[in-house]
Amino acid sequence: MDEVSTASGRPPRRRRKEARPAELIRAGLEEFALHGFAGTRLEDVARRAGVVKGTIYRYFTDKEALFLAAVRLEVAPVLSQITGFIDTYPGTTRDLLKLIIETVHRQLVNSDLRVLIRIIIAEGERFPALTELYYAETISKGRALLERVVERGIARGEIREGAAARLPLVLIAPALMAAIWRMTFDRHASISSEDFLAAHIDLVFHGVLTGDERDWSVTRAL
Amino acid sequence: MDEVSTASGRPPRRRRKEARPAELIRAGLEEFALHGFAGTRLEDVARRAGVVKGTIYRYFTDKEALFLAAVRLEVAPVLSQITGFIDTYPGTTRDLLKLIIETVHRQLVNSDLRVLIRIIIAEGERFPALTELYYAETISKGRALLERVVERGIARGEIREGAAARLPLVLIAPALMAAIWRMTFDRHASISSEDFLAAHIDLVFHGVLTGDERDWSVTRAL
Amino acid sequence: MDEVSTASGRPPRRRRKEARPAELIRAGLEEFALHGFAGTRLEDVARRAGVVKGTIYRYFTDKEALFLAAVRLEVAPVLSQITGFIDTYPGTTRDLLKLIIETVHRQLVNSDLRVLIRIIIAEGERFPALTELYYAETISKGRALLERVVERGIARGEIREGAAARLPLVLIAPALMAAIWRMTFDRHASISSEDFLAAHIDLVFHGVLTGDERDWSVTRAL
Amino acid sequence: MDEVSTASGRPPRRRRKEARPAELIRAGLEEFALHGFAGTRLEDVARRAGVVKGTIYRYFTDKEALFLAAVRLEVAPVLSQITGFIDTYPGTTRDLLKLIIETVHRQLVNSDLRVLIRIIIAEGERFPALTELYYAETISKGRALLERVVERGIARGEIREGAAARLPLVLIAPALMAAIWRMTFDRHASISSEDFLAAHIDLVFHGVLTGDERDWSVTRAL
DNA sequence: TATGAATGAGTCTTCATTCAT
DNA sequence: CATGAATGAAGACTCATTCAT
Repeated sequence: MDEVSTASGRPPRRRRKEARPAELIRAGLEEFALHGFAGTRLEDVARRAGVVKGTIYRYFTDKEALFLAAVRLEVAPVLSQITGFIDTYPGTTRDLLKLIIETVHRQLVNSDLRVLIRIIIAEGERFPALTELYYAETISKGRALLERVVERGIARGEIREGAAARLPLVLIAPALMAAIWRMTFDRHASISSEDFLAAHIDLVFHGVLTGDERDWSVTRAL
Repeated sequence: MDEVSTASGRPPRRRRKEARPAELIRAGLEEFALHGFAGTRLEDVARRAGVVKGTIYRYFTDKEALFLAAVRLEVAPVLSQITGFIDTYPGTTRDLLKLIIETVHRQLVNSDLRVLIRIIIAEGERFPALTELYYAETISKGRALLERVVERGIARGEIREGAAARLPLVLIAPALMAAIWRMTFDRHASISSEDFLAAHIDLVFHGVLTGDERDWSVTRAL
Repeated sequence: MDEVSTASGRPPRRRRKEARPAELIRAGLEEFALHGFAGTRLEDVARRAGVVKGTIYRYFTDKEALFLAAVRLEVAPVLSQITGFIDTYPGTTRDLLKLIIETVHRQLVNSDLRVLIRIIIAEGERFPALTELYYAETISKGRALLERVVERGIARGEIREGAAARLPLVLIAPALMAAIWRMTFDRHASISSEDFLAAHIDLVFHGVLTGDERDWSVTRAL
Repeated sequence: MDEVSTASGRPPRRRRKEARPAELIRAGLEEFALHGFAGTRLEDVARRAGVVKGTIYRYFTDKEALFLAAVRLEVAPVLSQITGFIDTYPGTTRDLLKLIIETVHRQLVNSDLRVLIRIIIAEGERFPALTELYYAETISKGRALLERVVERGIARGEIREGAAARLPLVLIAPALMAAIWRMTFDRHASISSEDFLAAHIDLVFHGVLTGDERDWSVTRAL
């Protein structure tokens, strides 16, 4: 289990003041995502981090403190990437949108961050402060970002005004579905990341109706 | 809280033995949705059902049995409605799709069933049998249903072939987002059901690009 | 251990809603007196009361609640006795004083109440509310009572004015000493209750000086 | 807090190795007196002494060793003073007694030693060796000392024979009461040291009865 | 020698489950 | 059948003690 071990068979104590909290947080995040707050045993978190239960209490006052620290740490890495190229993007809004959607799939859906979604959904009721934090730090910024993209698209005549444009959030709904699918039904019916991404982009770009079926007058009224 | 009450203020010992399990199941579903499996106390479930903790064990062997019973009971009412009109629908696929989306919003997003989604997401890892059950009973049928609609639309020239059509699941992704939003961020930033529904339909019908920006050759390659 | 037992060797569960709290309180008082608040294990309290640890929590929210309940229960039985005959006592103040001292020795020093003294002394710092309660309920009343006796004695010319009469508390100091001695050094150097009582009365009545040595002028100045 | 301090705000690593154990002992005594043996945290003792928890183990094998060392250290300074003048005292036994009582109040009741009393009372049951030590080192010597004084008084016709003279311990009972009062009820009802001392001396010298009420025949029979 | 991170045994507390009434 | 007191197995948390630095 350890690369270093003593003759007594028990791994030697390690002193890693700086590294510990981060290791514990990561271990905690994984356990919390798997079992929820109430269902997670600190013993398991400790084992996963390679320490003993009591050690956790050197760094966190209690289970909740660890939980909050874990969830908070993972805030906003996705957004920071996207925010970077949003304003200076030289190409079409179409391409920008595609880039954003791809980034979201790569950074959120297909990464460990996915578990954050589960935690927020599962524990939001018990930790309102958590959802608030998340809304303020991540979601609201993400919404603003999407709104800027849509505005830009409309201004440039690349994006159509309408109900969807008025709630740009829905533009990433398929990514949310992909993340959830991966955590739930994927083992029973696997869907590849590529298929999800392609369907996502296709839907967002064109919808599914053929040109003939489009009834703009009705739709616009929605 | 009860339609019947005595002068003593305490509800009378109820004699509707048949109703008991259903009451417990409903109470259980609500608590499980709120606090998750591990976080739910049977004491609370019992109180919510107006009985005493021990009574639960008359009807369910243990906590897990209640949990599974609760989750199972709520399966598939949405689908049964939809399945009804799917094959005989006389109108356009466009209108059928609209009808389906509206039904999903009404029956799933804006009803108590929404909590099921939370349970599946939160507890899926711990109860693989649950997700399996759900996949078999509901999701796979829903997928099949959507596929039939899409096939019909393609056959009638009303739905465009493409990546989205190949993964019809994404057509209801905005509804999933709406349900989750309602359970998490709605208290911080409320979004009306109507807006979500309108954006959903709009997106699914047309996507957000203007006609000029559509580059079919590229999209089709996805 | 139990007069009733099952074939399985484990004592049957007993349902004693009314008796339980009192049994737990008594058991708690004994353990707390022996080991202090921090040093007492609820496991031991439970065993002493013939139940299991968890049962305590049906009646008390936590260890502290049990502790406070235990200490509070034992308030003031001594005083109620004494207060009874104080005002109507027909004899001399000398005899009344003797009666009071004897009662205190019998009811406080030579009874289980002695342990209360230990608890108050040992835990007073940690539970200021406790000493306050005790002062209000018992000590202040005891002081008032002694003061009334002394006043009566002075009025009747039976008790001498002076520093001791101005602080009647000291009249029972030897009883306090006896109680403490019993709990500490008695095992190393036993002193009989009778000897303590006799010395107490003798001291309070006459002091130890002979008539010749009394220097009233000096003493009165104190 | 420290007479020496550095610019960094943290006290300099002290080099007075000899003083360390004494500082720890004093810190320990204070904490033990406040919270009892079980209730005392070595962390607090260490902080009070300005060191770190682990440092304690350089000087004491474990918590109990520190406790015993702390309690032992404070033994007998009172007695040594008194023993000094006891045999050579030139004045009356009355004055000698007064001197002794005043010394006890000054050295025991009104000094830090008072806390020792609390420790003995609180922890005596758990540390029989402690009470034994105390009895042997202090109490028995104190008793012997008081007995010598009384004998001297009787021999010189200054002290009256009787029950109190046969248990000279009671002559300092009021001092014990004063010490305990200071630690418990003083915050609720303060009594000055002077009042306690005066009442003590007055009681020991004369008792509280007037000459008329003295019934020597009865008292002597006690 | 002093530090303070890490350990692990011990205790409080919770709660699913059982069972006498 | 229903009740709710009692049980006992966890699990959170504390803290005396150890040990690498």
